[in-house]
Amino acid sequence: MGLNAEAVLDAAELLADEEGLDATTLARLAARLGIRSPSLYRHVEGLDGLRRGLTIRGLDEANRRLERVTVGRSRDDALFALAHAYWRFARERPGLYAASLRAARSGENDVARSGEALLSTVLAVLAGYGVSGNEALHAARGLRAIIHGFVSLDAAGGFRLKLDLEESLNRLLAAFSRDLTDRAGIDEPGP
Amino acid sequence: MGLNAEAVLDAAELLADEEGLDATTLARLAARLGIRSPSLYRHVEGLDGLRRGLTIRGLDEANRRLERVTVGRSRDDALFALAHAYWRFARERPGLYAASLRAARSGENDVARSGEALLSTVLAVLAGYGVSGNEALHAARGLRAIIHGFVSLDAAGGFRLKLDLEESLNRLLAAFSRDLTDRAGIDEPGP
DNA sequence: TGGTAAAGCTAATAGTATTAGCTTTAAATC
DNA sequence: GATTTAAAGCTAATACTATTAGCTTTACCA
Repeated sequence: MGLNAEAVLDAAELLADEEGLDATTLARLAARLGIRSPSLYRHVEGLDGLRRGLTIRGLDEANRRLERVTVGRSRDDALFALAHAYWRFARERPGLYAASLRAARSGENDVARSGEALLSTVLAVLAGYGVSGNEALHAARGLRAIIHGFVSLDAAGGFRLKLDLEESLNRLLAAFSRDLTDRAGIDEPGP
Repeated sequence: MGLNAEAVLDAAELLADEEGLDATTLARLAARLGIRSPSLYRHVEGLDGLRRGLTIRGLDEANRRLERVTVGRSRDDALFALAHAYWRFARERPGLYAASLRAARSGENDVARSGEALLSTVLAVLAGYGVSGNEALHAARGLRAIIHGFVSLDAAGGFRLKLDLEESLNRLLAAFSRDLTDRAGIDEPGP
């Protein structure tokens, strides 16, 4: 007795980080909690419900970290801090990170809401560069692609050379930032 | 009778594209081929072997497409063609594309070899910009992150706004190209 | 103290991969 | 043409997985 949805998801986060998201099955989770797997259905809507819960928790944890490191910073300070915080999230919480990548299926409004919160944090950083409107939306897509691409390739073991990874990311961010700065300058010519 | 590994993988490619990589199970594949699932073990080393085969085929198909569109082009012509060809690959062959993303586990030398072939195609395009050495390796990581990030976010349904997707990608590539051009100019000052 | 609802349980069904070992098929050799 | 042999299929069995139905226990509240 004494288990609830929160505790089940807490255990699932741990299991995913320790043994991988694929190994996070209802059977293993139940065994770890000391109950039989059908009992999990009292707390969670089956395997799909468990995954949905982990996705939301992953998105929220990412957003929490990004907000924490960007508050009080702007422009490149905020941009670099945001990218590195996201990278750290993926490395420190591999299972939860993997869960956050699962695409929301139509009808999962709670997942979509957490995703939108994350986007708004990115947009807040970009606003500091003075881009707005469609300009800002294209930039948000670009920044998401850069960060997600770099971090997910790293998480998948895609970077095999010994070459300094941090420098690779910083160069990419610098190129993005420079483009953004130039673009803002063109859009709003000085007085 | 009359089945072999090639035909099994051909059918698996189709199944993955049509019903998704997750739905590509030995049981469903066998049913589609008109045999019982244990018989598949005569042609393929279980589910892991099937997945390994699909990963290699995905990487090779991607590389074939990238080589085809970049031959005879250089710099931005080659860069944009490469990125868009990869994007097209992901959209036209979603299952095979998803299979190509599976990370090679240590000991899978054939998978690693196909991955390296793909990298060398990217490096060939970057060579046209006049970058070399570590500079080129950082750039290759950046370009991979950009393209993989953009395409995989698109494949996962990550871009929900109506804003023109092609323009988002082109802007990102232009920023990358501009940085690369500037960088080459700094490294090798003119006569 | 008794009722009630939550939280657990067992049993059963259905789907998955995998192994062992048998049978058939087809081709090659005598 | 008959016989041997290897490949390619099969069935049966085991061990996972999720899921549902329905029963039992537990804990709390009136």
